Amino acid sequence: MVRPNDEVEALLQEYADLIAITGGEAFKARAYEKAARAIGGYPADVSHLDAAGLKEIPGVGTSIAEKVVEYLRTGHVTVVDERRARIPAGVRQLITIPTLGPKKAMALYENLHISSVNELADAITAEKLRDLRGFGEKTEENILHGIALMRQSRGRILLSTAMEAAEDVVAELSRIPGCEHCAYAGSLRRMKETVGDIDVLVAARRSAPFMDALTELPSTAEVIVHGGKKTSVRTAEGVQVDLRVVRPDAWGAGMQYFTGSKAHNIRTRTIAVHLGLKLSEYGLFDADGGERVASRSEDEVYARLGLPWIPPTLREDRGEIEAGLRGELPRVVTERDIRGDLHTHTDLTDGLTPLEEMVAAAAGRGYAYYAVTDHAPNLYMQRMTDEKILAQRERVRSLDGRHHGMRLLHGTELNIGPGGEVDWPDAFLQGFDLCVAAVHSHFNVGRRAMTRRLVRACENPRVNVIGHPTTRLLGKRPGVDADLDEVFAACARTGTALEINAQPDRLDLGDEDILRAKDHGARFAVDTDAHSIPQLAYLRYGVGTAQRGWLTPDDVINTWPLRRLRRFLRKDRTD
DNA sequence: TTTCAATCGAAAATTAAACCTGCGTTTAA
Repeated sequence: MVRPNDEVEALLQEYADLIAITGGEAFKARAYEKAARAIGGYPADVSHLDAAGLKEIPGVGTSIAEKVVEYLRTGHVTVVDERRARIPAGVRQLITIPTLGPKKAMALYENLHISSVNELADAITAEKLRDLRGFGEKTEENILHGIALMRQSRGRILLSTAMEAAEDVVAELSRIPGCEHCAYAGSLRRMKETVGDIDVLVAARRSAPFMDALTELPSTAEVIVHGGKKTSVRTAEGVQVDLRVVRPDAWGAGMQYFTGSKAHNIRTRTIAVHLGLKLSEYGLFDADGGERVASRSEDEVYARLGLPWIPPTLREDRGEIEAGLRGELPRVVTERDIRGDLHTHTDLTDGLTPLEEMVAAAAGRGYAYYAVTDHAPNLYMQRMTDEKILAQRERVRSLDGRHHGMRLLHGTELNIGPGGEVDWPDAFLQGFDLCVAAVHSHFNVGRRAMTRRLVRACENPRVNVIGHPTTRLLGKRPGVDADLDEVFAACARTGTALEINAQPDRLDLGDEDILRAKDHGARFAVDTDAHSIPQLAYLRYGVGTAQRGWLTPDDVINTWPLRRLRRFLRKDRTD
């Protein structure tokens, strides 16, 4: 479901960008940015609020509340439209390129009339940029690098974006009479970190009502194809949705086929051939007589192939077929197995929500324990002090166990400095129940230095979790260059967990690295790094990624009972 | 533009690295 809050957040962020590009009103831009974030992270639905209710949200005053009301009522905000008319959308696109901010984007537009990423790439090739004041060779290089990364991920969208759009479509289509099943399939069901397009499958006798309904959904911006077998549309956010309607008795075969992956399906089809069968999206058939032997459910199809049902997150032909044939498929970790979140923030640093509210929301999710891990002083922008974190500890202790017995852990997110050092001296760190440590800057220290840096952090007896280990940002920044095998081995050796950060633009570690780390015997923590209440629900993306890495509950420390977790957090120390 | 404290107006999130240019601007965490 695309939350109205997210829509408003996007609108205010766009306005903030436009103000920043036009220049001269830095505080105004910052105010809109802050309000955008606050609304995105606000737990209640803003579309149910009036101006007075909106002003309750911190960072939202008279002026912004008015604009939000205008947007919710009319779908437009006059002043935003005015700015849009002055600055082409392509110029705003430019500032999504890393190292290219609002000032440079405006300079490019004013001096060279560049208003799209493609035009920018051409201008660099034509060596037009270097004559511009403030631009040089290195800037050109950085911009080109940013554009290349962008193009690599072009057309692919974040898992969370796809999931929200897909759940919307599935909910709408499920309501139509005659719908026996409706679900999304494809790489989305396999929980890949990015998704090309969304495949939705319906089981029904007649296809037309569903095909028509898809083209008429409010979220549909453009109809690409519209037929009886397949309909494709594009949503306002540019996501392509493909819909197929299958006969109810072919539901299982359809889901199996459209879930993929291609490599997995090649294997299942080969197995079918060896058994004298033929597998297609319509069912599993006898190769000779042509009669259908299985198709109603995935379970039935897999069973007839001599396989157990295989979780979609494993269907990548990475050994799941062999494991299934041997009866040794892993019992992958699920959201229900997670007993607590070990990396979260509050408004003491860059979170949006006060401690008490985050804790109450966590308890509402049924957690047995929950860690609060605000930033430490070395991330200067957060202005953390010893006094502040100790005062927070008192508040955490007083809330401990107050929500149906949920236990609270007081932690912190340390910054791993260029040489692997962290914020506080050992004596001070001793006071925390757990420490997450992560790299936040100095990404280009070189492979050897980066490896040493991460290994040193693991060797710190107070560091329990390496947060977002590669620090990648999907489509924006590659992971750091380090010998990850060495880091994973150090994690296993020292009893330091690797985080699977569930923020949709991170999903860090990613599936392939998880598989390698597991081989080294490392443990993992699936955490949300939540900065607001809605972000606590990102957990599902972290769990999906963990499944893609074949992790079982035993591999994931925050599925463990608190006693076992505490033992792990001691890292064999005796104090 | 918001917030806070005062009733109109001032202050607001810091630091460092990178880059371009020759000391200052831009970006990003």
